Amino acid sequence: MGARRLFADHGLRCTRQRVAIYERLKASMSHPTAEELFEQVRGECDGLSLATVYNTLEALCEAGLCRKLTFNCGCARYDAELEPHLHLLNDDTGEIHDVPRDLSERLLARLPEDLLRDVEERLGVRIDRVSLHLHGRLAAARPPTNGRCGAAPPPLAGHASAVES
Amino acid sequence: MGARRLFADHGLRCTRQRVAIYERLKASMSHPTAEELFEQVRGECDGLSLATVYNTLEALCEAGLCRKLTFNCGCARYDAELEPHLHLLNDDTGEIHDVPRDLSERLLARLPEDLLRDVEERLGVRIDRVSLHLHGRLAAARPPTNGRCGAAPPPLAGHASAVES
DNA sequence: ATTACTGCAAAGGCTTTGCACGGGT
DNA sequence: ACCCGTGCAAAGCCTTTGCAGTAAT
Repeated sequence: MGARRLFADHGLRCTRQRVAIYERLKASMSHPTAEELFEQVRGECDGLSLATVYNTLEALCEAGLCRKLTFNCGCARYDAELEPHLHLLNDDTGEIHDVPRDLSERLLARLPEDLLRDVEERLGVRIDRVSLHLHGRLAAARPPTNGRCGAAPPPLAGHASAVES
Repeated sequence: MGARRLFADHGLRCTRQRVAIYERLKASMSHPTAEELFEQVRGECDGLSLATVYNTLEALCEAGLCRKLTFNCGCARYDAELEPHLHLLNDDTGEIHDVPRDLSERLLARLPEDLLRDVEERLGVRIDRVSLHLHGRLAAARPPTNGRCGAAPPPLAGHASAVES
């Protein structure tokens, strides 16, 4: 669907900046930060302001056209892929990779619902969402990029499924 | 164990401020923020600086005496409970509650390891940690406190296990 | 013609850091 | 006596906001 139409359908004005930002985000596989998007888009859309990138991303999120990913580090990353899927986080670099849809679905389908109910009962709470993140690194691991968004190296468990915070 | 001894064992100098901060954190069930700890501890330890709270918490984390919880919102929360356990996050208020140890363990034990292996294979990655968070609210829900650390109200799924970012 | 969006710059929240002093070892 | 930890203030990073101008509807 063309961005023009898509925006209209979501009550968003269609501006050069928004189109450029959205297209770039949509095309990206790397869950870019606002800063990264800004750097990439400012070339094809000059005079672009970082504030506009933030404002646009907020508008897109609100309209349901993208998601803000706030885990992993100080700076938020954005994702225009709306199908439910899990993320693999590289704690060293801050990178985020998608877990293929089918695997994501199977993983989520096998969360122990009965135990979640137990938690609800025991704590007197209502669980309305469960978030599951995988932390790891590509097998061919490079040293940390040491970018501002990198995190400290994790404790490195014996194998898989060490718990978390 | 006395804080004095504990600190010595971990190569930390034992100062009034550190003891006060650590004891307060240890006694707290609420996973306080640095700011909250500061407000609580400054009474019994005057002249205390917020920077010292941050520095101390970092030292404690590094020494393995507490954990920094960075999910949920802009501001970090800290936890001196080191036994593996899950957290229930209230997205409205930023509050964090512990999931009882036995339930946490059972939940984690039932994560589908075979699928995690599949992910490793398909993506060519090494998963060294999995993080699982429950998002919800106390059954007797109060309206959001609207504190700086609160987050936007979530989409509210039909029931449980809506996926996540 | 309206009014939402943009750009700029300034402010905001949380956290870290530089530096001189004081307290722990 | 050494030097790490403290306090203060300033800076840092990411993000939001105020305002006047511009462009989309």
